[in-house]
Amino acid sequence: MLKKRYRLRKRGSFAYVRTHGTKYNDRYLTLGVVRGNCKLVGFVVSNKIGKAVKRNLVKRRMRGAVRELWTSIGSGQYIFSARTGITELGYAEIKERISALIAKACGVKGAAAENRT
RNA sequence: CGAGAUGACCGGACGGUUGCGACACGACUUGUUUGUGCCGAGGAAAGUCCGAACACCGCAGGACAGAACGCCGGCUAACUACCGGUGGAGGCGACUCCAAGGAAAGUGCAACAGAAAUAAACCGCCGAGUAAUCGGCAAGGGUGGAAAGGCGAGGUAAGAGCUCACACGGCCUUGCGGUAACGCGAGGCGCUAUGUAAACCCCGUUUGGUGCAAGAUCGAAGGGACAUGAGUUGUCCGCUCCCCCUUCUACAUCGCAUGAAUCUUACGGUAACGUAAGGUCAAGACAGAUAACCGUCCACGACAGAAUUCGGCUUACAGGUCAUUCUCGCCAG
RNA sequence: GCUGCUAUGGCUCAGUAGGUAGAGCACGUCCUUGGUAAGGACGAGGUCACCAGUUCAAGUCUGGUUAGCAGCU
Repeated sequence: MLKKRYRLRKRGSFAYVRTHGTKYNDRYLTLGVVRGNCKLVGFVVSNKIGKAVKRNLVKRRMRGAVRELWTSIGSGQYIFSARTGITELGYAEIKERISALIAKACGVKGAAAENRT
C-alpha cells in the first residue's frame, strides 16, 4: 500500500491537475498528469461506481497496483479516476491497465510538456 | 419420518510472504525518518423513522397556532420503543397480527345503484270506492358496504317492540373476582341511535429551535449605523442587548473515544429490567486506514464498510447451529 | 454527514376537503387538396414508481421500500 505522504490529498491539488493536466483514457480508467519535482498520486472513485463496499475495494486495488509499479513512475502529480464497470475487473486486470497508462504517460512526456506551455 | 411455531446464536477457519492507519516505547541523520510492540469495521456499521446525551441560539418566559401520541399495568436517563395482560382479527393447532379514546358536543362526506342514504314508500299487503283515487302498513321483493336490531309466538283489516318469551344484541343499576383494562353473574328498561375521527373536530397527555459541517480558540477587507436593527420556531405578548451585515483567506488544535459501556457470576422479577461482586479498555480517520498473492480444510462464503455517542424501530441477507421447547399429520409398536 | 422535494399516456404537466383519470404536443385512420402543410372528424394508448394498512371505496389518507433531483460545506 502507498504511504500517506506520497498521496495527493488537497482539494486544490485535485482541481489543479484536473484543469491543467494531460489526460489519458482507458475503458475503465482515466489518468491525469501534471509534471513536477515531487511524486504524488491521487485516486478518484465517484458515487456512480457503486456503494461504499465496492468503492473502497476498487480504491484499495488501485493503490495496491500503484505501489507495486512505483519504481516505473516518473515524477509528477497523478490522478487515477475510476469509470463505471471497473467493479467487474479483478486485481490483475486493474494492474495491467494502470501499467499501460503509466507507460503511455511517461512515453510522451516531452510532447505533453510542450503542449502545456 | 414429514410439515410447521417460538426464542437465542454464528456470519468462513488455520498458516505463510508483501503492504496500510492510530497509539506506546526506543534509535539518530531531528522528520513527509526509522525499528519493535500492540490494537484495527457490523449484525445490521445501512435507512435516518423515533427517543436521548452533548453543544449553541442573551434569558429559555407566556398565550394561541402547529405537531406527535391515545385499552390497562409495568420498565427506562428518555420514548410513540420494549415487556406482561385485556379486548378484537386470523390459523385445525403451536402461535401470530392490531395507530385499540370519543360518532346521543357539533360540522362535513357517503359516488354509482336504489322509491328512499338519515331519509319513508317503487313493486307490494290491507281497507274504502263502480272507477279514478284516498287512507293505513312496513312483513315480503329488489339496490347497496350500510335500509330504524335477530328469531319465534301472540295480536291485527293488513301490519308494526304494539305485546310477550329468549343462556341473543344494546343501555341503566348492582354483586363477585382483578391494582386496572376487563371478565363472570343478577335485576330493570321495549329500545330512539347507519358508516367514516388513518375527514374536520372534542377530550386527555407531551412538545422552544437547530444540529458535531453543532460549537470553542486563532484573521483581514468593505459597507451600514444611534434607533433602526438584532436576539434561528408560524403569529402575538413579555424581556434583553449595543453594535450589525457582507465578502474573502486558512482548515490547524480541541470537540473525539471510560460510556445511562460491556462480559461473567449470584440474587429479585412471568418478562422488559433492576441490584451486587469481579473482570476488560477493545477503531478513531479527515482525499478518509483491512488489501494482494500462496497453501490446507469445509457447508465453497450472502447482505454489506465506523465518521459525535448511546437506547430502539425499519429494511437487506448465502448458509448454518442450539433448545428437558411447543403444534399438526402419517407410519409402526 | 445533515436537510428538503418529486415520481400520473411516448414527452410536458393538471388532478384538494377520498367516489369510474384529464389537457396540450406527439401517434393512427378518415375528410379536405392536383399534392404537402395547416384545419376538421374519429380513435388508441395508464398496474397513477413499488409493498402493506385505514375505508364500502385510495392517484388522493397513514406507514414502509426504491429510484431521481436540489440545498448546507
